[in-house]
Amino acid sequence: MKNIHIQIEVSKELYTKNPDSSELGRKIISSSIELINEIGFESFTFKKLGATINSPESSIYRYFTNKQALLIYLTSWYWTWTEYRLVFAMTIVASIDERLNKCIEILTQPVEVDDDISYVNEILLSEIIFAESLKAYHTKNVDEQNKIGCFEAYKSVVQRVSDIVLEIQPDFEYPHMLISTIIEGAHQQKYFSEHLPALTDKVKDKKAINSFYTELTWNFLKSTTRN
Amino acid sequence: MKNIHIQIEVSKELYTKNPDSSELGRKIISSSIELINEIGFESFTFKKLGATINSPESSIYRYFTNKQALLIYLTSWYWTWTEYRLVFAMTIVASIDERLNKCIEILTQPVEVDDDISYVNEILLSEIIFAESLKAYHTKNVDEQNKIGCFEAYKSVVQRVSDIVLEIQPDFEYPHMLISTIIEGAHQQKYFSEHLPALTDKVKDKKAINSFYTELTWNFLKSTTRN
DNA sequence: GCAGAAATGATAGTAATACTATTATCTTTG
DNA sequence: CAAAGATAATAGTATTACTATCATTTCTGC
Repeated sequence: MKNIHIQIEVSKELYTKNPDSSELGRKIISSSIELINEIGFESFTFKKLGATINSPESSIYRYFTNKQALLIYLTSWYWTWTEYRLVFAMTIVASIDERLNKCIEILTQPVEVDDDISYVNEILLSEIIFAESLKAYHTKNVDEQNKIGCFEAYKSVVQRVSDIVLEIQPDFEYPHMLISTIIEGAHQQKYFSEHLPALTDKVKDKKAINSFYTELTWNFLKSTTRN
Repeated sequence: MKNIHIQIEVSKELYTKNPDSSELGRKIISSSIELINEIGFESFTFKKLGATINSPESSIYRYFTNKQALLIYLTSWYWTWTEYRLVFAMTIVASIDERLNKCIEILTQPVEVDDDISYVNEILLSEIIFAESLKAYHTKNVDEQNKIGCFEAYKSVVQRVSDIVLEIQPDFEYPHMLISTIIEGAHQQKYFSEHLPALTDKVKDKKAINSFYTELTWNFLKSTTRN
């Protein structure tokens, strides 16, 4: 995957004007990723973003109807890109068990190297996803947004990994529940370790959360196989 | 537990004036529970709440500094009350295994009967907890709020159930991770089943989420015991 | 039953947010 | 080089999230 520039296509429903189509649009994306990381999504406003990129907020509104739409765009970009990462990882891993392990690793650990040469900083973006992505769909407008396809990239990733689970164990009843529990759980455990450590456990190394969910998964799958 | 009126004491840090100490305070709590359920926490404002109880919003501000403080109060009330439920349940269940099962049941299923005669509707409150409680601690002020003890009730519940896990298996490394994964996971799976069903699995009955997390837990604990 | 205190009501006002609208200027591109 | 399209500059509105003031009601001890 190194040095290969992948063009991530984000569904047209997620923006008013495609930010990938102009200099200003790309600046909006790259600067918003930095700014959200710095001050958090709640404090983030289009006015502040405009100030950092020296453009009026009205120009930003031409790309996104509001800041939540921008967050949905970012999460969608992330999940589309993560699906590429998954697909690529599957091509170089032979055994089905190792494939699932690799998937869990990708889903539970923040990105640490920015391979891609583009205006999207994938390390910071993955931080945003871990810390704030639940704010993209925990809103009063979920149902409408879901209807127009705002969350298809995320669903697609869950489906893909669920399929691998089913390949390992075709009669498993809760593949999607398991995978979404792992993804959301890993995000939350990281948040807890940083802000509410009493809700998680002291972790020796960075891989602890990954280990936890990997073990959890295999114990679950192995046991139901035996029955 | 039937017909026993339990006085839930909420920590003084969570309010400006104790809502339990006056008629208006109790009206604020009971009406906010109904209103948040109706319109969701995001659309909920003190102005709207004032309109429904025929009091000016400034009077509500005498009890809570803002709507987020009120949500923290509600979640704290819920977890304090849930700890009573857990303690009570433990007294009538003999075996340690059955105790853990009962805990998981209490943590993963919304409340269905309102036993208590009080101004708090526990059924609606549990709906709020499942749907919105993560908004209580997923904010820019978590750290300060955590410092003054806003989340002690939740932590206490996680600790209590973690202790049961450790009683079953003293060398288990991730009891808190497991319990908070179960609690938050159950909340999210319910949300997904209502709004983003592609992220979960078709569930036959109301107990499906409970069954999933119960199985998950026992498979995890049984297997590490064997090692 | 009444003075004083405390709580509540009524009303007004402010700063920030989340937009929308308009017009001017710059920048492409045919 | 002219027309189209994009962006900048500026202004304005509605709502939210508060704070402040003062009048009125209610409570409480004597």
